[in-house]
Amino acid sequence: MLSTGEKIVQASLRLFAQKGFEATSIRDIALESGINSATLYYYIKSKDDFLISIMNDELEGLIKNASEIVSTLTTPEQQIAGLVQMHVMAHGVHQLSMLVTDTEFRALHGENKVKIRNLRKKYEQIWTEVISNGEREGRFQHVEDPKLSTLAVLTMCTGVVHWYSPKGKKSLVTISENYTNMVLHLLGAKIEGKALSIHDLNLHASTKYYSETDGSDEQEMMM
Amino acid sequence: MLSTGEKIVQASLRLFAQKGFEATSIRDIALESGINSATLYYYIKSKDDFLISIMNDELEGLIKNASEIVSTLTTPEQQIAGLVQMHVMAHGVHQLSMLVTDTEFRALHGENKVKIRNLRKKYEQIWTEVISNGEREGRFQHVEDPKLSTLAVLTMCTGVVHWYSPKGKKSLVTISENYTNMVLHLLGAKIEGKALSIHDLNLHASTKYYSETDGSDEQEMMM
DNA sequence: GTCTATAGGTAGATAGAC
DNA sequence: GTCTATCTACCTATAGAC
Repeated sequence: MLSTGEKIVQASLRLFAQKGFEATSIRDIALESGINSATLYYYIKSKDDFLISIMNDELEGLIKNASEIVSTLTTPEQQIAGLVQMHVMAHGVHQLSMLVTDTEFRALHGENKVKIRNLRKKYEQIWTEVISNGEREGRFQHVEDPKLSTLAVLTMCTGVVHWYSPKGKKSLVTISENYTNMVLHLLGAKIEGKALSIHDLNLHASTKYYSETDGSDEQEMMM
Repeated sequence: MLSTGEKIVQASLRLFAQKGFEATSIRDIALESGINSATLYYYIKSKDDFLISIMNDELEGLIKNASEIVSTLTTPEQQIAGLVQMHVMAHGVHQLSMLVTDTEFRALHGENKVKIRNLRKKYEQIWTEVISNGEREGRFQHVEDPKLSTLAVLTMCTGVVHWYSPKGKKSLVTISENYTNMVLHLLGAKIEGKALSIHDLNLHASTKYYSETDGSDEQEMMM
């Protein structure tokens, strides 16, 4: 049995992801949570504040995990593979909150917008450093511009959030491995002159950061 | 000097792209266009209808150009390179309307949502066929699943719309060529066993479909 | 904690004068 | 073509009873 607070969070994520933040009213959330709209304000400070806390939590989680991956693994190949797997897992397991985080930046204003933008930049920076290192060491042979490669790779991996379904034929782990290979090939990671794939790396636990059962009642997709 | 109709279109695109469709009011558009909000309804049928026409026009343009590319060029390598260049150019030159087209799907309802979804599917299908052909003929050696590769590649190229600036250091043509190379590497296009790049293909006129001066007064970005 | 009632503002859209 | 005025509905948020 869910508490009122949990019901509100889940109803909000469902609605924000489906209709968008601006199109979702306080009354929509209350109706979907089975409470009165006035009761909402016992749990949240304001509609805006609620959105910010969702985005802030997810971005801090990504940054924390990415930092750990980069400090734990040693080669740029392993690091980028770890980042891709973690990122894709996050977007499948926390699908609704990641979708909101990725698509509602425009709904922010003032200092909150600045704060969230800085978190996004910080996360992106971690990826750029890994790609830059790989390029500088000659291990990523197809990188023309680390900044551009970062944007391409990150956007590509984020896209999973728009179509992934836990009911689909492919498991999230399978998808994350496929994406890891695509990224390694895009960057031009090589092993003895030949294209390197995920199974050439000694990686374990792609599910370490986001387990597939973790947020399973958060879900249900649209489109 | 712009006509009232043109002023409305440009003001709307600017606002929809910056604040989002739902957050933009009829009065916002009127103010930005320098007219009264009632006057707007002499030009548009409804706010919803206006959004649909924007999305419809851009998607039909993409489909038309993609079809021409596929029927004009012969190898899967040339075809995918042509598609990537055209797609990236479109997202840079028609930046505001493409951004709206890419991000406001959730604002649609009923039969309009179905219609736009079908156009998106049709466009995606063209890409999938090219990638499937390349995979089947053994020319794209890293494709594990054509559907997944399509989504990855398409999402990646679309992402340019979020950060491209005509004032940036890299020209749109340069960016589109860099993206073309990344896609060729991601898919595993080869020439005599070695990774194939755009300059190995005999392509001309990446600017054929969207010229860089074309929509230059449409622009000015945010974020 | 949860409700009723409502304040105060803005939304999309239309009627009808000029 | 463009305006003023206005309708009806909805918005976020709060006051205050229970």
